[in-house]
Amino acid sequence: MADDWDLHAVVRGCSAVSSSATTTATVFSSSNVSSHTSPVFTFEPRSNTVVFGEVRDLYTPFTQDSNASSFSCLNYPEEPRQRQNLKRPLSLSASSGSVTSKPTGSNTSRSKRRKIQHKKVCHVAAEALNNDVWAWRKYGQKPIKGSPYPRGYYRCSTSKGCLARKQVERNRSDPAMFIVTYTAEHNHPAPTHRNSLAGSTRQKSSDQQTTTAAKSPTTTIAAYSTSPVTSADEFVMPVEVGGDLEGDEDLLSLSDTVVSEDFFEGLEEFAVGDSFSGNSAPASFDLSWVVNSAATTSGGI
DNA sequence: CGTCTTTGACCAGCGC
DNA sequence: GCGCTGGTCAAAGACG
Repeated sequence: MADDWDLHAVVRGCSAVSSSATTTATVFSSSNVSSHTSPVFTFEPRSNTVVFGEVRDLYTPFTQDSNASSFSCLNYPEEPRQRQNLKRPLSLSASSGSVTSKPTGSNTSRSKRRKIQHKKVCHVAAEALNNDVWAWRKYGQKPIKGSPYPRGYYRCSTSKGCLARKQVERNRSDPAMFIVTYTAEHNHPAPTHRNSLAGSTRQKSSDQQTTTAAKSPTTTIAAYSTSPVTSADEFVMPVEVGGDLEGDEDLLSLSDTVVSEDFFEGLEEFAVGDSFSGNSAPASFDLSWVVNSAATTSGGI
């Protein structure tokens, strides 16, 4: 593998972001962000199945911390390849919803890939990745054609039955940013703690990265992941729009996406309402874990 | 001991 | 129908 930049290290903390709805809301609607392209955060009604509740759930990860300001998301139904879609109208006939169904034998989800669920693409600053309150387990990494960086595949390790997954890929145009794609939702409340730290803290950051693995110049990521997440809000979310991006990144094109104010309102509502307004806020929405897990996830890294 | 990362192989979707 | 690509599985090793 050429590019071995330890995605897991990054992802482990990922998500995150959050805390203040004000912050997030600001970010989303912020002009300095949108100025690059327009809405950084979009909600497409056409994804008919995306209920706000889901959105909330999906966003929970990123809305946990004030560093949220360093990410942006695009919500849309799973679209493996836009270009392909142009030609071939996603015949999701067999897909919609049947996420749990098992296609064949052990291929629990293989056959379903590229078809099911909605994806949520977020641009997250490296440091923001540390704030992920969810426990993710890396189950694969693949080099992506056209991208110098590999894509890491993670699934929620909190609950075995959780279908939540996320892919983390470094932004080609801006290595400081990561493209995090969330698929499916967590079917459980956020973890209050980790079952075990075993292996979770093995990421001895740069040490291990540069010594053992040390395969790529991008090991700096390790540094990001180990940093105590603090200056994320200093990051500006350079949302790529088309450009040299291809494949999934094309999805970042906001040409036909629409930002719903209602969505923002809703987001803010749930964010605030659920005590996302502060690190210390207790949360009706299981916010307590935020603090705890924050310590385990990002702190453990 | 339990969990996590790494990594090669397998398999299905998709374009040509 | 074929080949490419992406997504997932699973075994092995590592860590606390």
